[in-house]
Amino acid sequence: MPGKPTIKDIARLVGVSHSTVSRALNGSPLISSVTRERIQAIADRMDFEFNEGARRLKNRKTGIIGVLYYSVLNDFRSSLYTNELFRDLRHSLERVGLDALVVEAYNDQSGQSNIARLIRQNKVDGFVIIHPEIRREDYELIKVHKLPIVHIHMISDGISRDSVDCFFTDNYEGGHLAARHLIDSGCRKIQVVRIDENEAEEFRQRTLGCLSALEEAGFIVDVEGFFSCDCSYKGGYRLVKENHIHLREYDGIFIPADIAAFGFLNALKEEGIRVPEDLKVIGFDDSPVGRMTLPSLTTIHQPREELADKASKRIRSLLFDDTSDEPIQEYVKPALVIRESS
Amino acid sequence: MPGKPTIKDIARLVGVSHSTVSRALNGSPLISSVTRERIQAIADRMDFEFNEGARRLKNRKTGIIGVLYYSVLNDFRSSLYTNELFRDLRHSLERVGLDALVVEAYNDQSGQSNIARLIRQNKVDGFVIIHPEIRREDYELIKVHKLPIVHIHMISDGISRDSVDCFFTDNYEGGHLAARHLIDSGCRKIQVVRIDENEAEEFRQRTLGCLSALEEAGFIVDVEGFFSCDCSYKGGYRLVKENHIHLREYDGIFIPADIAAFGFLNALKEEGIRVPEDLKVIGFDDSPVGRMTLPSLTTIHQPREELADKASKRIRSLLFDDTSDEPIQEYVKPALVIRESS
DNA sequence: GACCTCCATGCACACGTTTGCATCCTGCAA
DNA sequence: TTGCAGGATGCAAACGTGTGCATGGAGGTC
Repeated sequence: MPGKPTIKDIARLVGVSHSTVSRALNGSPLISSVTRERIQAIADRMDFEFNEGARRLKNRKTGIIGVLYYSVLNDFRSSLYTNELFRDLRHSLERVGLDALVVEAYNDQSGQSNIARLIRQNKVDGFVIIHPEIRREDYELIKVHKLPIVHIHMISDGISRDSVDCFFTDNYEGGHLAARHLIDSGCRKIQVVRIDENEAEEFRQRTLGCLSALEEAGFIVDVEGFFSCDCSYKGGYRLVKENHIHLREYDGIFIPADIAAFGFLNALKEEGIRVPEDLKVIGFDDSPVGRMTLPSLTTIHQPREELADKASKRIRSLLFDDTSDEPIQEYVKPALVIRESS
Repeated sequence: MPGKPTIKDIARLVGVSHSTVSRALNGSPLISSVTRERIQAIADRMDFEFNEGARRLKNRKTGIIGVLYYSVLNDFRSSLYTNELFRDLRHSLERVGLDALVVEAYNDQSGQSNIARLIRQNKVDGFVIIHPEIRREDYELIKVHKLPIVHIHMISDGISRDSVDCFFTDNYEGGHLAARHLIDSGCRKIQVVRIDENEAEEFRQRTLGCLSALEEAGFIVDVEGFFSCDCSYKGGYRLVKENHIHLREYDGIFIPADIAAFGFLNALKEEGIRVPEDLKVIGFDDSPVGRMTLPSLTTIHQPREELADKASKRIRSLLFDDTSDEPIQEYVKPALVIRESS
C-alpha cells in the first residue's frame, strides 16, 4: 500500500509469479494471451510503472543517451533552432524513460575526445546526433562498441544516409511551401537567399524546393543573381547593408534560416524598408524568437516535436527490443506559419 | 575488468568488505580515517563512480527533482530569464547525480494538481521552486510528505523566507550597480522604471537599490514621476509609445527586466531616439538575447550558475545527508555587463 | 586475569527487476 | 498404458548498493 506498486504486488493480485508479470508486461511471447491480458488490466488499474532504478541495474544500462549538439550560444549562429530541437528531444526521451546528456564533441584539454571517455566509463547507452561535427574516429569508436546511433537534423559528410537511422525535416518541401506562400500573397519579384554553411545539404534542399515552386508558377529565376549569407544574425544584417539599393527591386524574399532573417529584419528597419508593405519576408525553422521580432516573422515550422519523438522511440527500441537492425530513414513534413512579415 | 568498477572491486583490491567501502565513500563516521584514505585513493585511481541505478533502487529514490517553473514561452513574459535559469539548474542537478522534471503547477483537466499526482506516484524526491505560482494546498502537501524544497529566484507571498531554504540574487545590489553605471557614464537625468508584476518583491528591491545609488550621488529623485510597465516585451514597447515626448528629457534609464528592455529598445528605434547617444539604457537579468538586439543591451547579470549550483547541492544534501535541518538563506551578488546600449 | 567498553569491520539480507533453467500440464502417437 | 513434445509458468540467482546486527580486537578498570 505505501509506495509504488511493484510487479510482485501485481503478481499477488493476479495469482501468478512475478516472473510471469515481468514477461507479460515486457511483451514476451512466452506468456499466453489470456494471462497477459489479465495482468495488463490489473497493471493499468494500479497505474503501475516499472522502477527504472531496478531496471537499469538489472539491464546494465544507465538510461542516459548522449546527445551531440552544438550548444554554444555565444555567437548566435545556427544554434537557435537546434536549442529548441534539443529541448524537445529531451522531453521525448523522458517520455520513454531515458535521459539526455549533452555531449560536446570536441577534445577536451587533454586532447582526448570525451566521447571516448563516455564510452569507456559506460556513461551512456547510445547517441543521438544533432549536429554533424563528429570526428571520424569517434564515430567508428561508437560503432565498435555497438552503441546505437540515431541522427536528426543534419548528417556528417561521408556518412551514407541509407546505412544509418535518421529522421529529417523535408527541407525541399519546406522551401516549396515558402515560395508558394510568397506567390499566393501576391509577390511578383521574389528573391532567394542562399545560406553558405559549408554547402550544407539541408540549406541546398530548401533553396531547390523554393526554386521548383517558382518555376512551376512560371517565374523566371535568375539563379546567378541570388544573394547569399552565412547562417547567423550578422549574416542577415550585412546582407541588407550591402545590398539595400538592390533589395528595393523585390517584393518578396525567402531567407532559409530564421536566425539570419532576424538580422535581416532589423537591418531593413534601419534602412526604412517596410515589412511587409515594401518587402515580404519569410524565414525557415520557426525559432521561438520569431514571435518577438517586429514585425513577427512568417516562417516554415520544422516538425521538431515529431522528429524528437521518432528519434526517441527509435533509440529506445534499438536498446531494448532485439528487432531486425534494418536502419530507418524518414522525412517529416514541415508546415507554414504565417505572421506579420508577409 | 569489463564494465565499470564496483565497490566490490575496490573492496577486493583494498582487502576489506564492500560494506566498508560503501561506508567509507559515503562519509560514514564508522570508518577509521586510515582505512578511509586507502579506499579513497584506490577509488580515485580507478575513476570509480557509484552505480546510480543500484543506489536509487536501494535508497528508494528516483533521483528526480520536480522543478516548478513557468515555462510557457507563448507570451514572452518573464519567461526568458527563467528559461536560462532552468537550463543552468538542470546542468547543476546533473552534476550531483539528479535529474530535473518540469512541473506545471496548474491543475490538469481533471482539476487535480499534478503535484499531488507526482507525490502520490513517488515520481520525485523533492522540489526546486523557481516561480511562485504554487497553490497553498500543494505546498502543504509537499510539506506533509516531508519532501525537501529549495527556492530560487522568487518566493510566494505568504511564505516566510526565514523558514525555508532559498537562494536569491541580491536584487538591491543589482539596482545599485545599474544606477552607479549610468551615473559613471555621465548621465544627469536618470529615469527608473517600475515593474508592476504583482508588486513582486524582487522588482521592488531593484528599484530601491537604484534609488539609493542615485541619492548617494546627490541626485534629486522624483519618485512620483516614475514610469511603470509590466514585465513583458510589449510592456516595454508601449512604455515608449505612450511617453516618447517625455522620454526625451532623460539621458539614462534603468529598466529592471531585460524582456521589457527589448521592447523598449525596438520602440525607441521606431521613434528615432538614438541609443546610447540620446538615451542610455540598462536592463536586468542578462538574458542571452541581449547580445542580439541592436544595439546590444547593457544589463545586470544574475548569477544563474551560482544560484543553480547552490540549490542543487543543497537539495542533494537535504536528500542524502541527515544534517541538521536549519534552513539556509543566501543572497548572491549580481554583476554589471556593459554592452552597446550605455 | 576477568570483565566491560568502545571502535572498526564483516555478514547477510533487502531493494525491484530480468532471465536461464526446471517443472508442470495438456495433448497426441505408439 | 507409456512416452514424448511443446507450451506456459515458477524458482532462484543476479545486478550494485546500503545498513542492522553480530563479531572481533584493543584498551582500560577492578
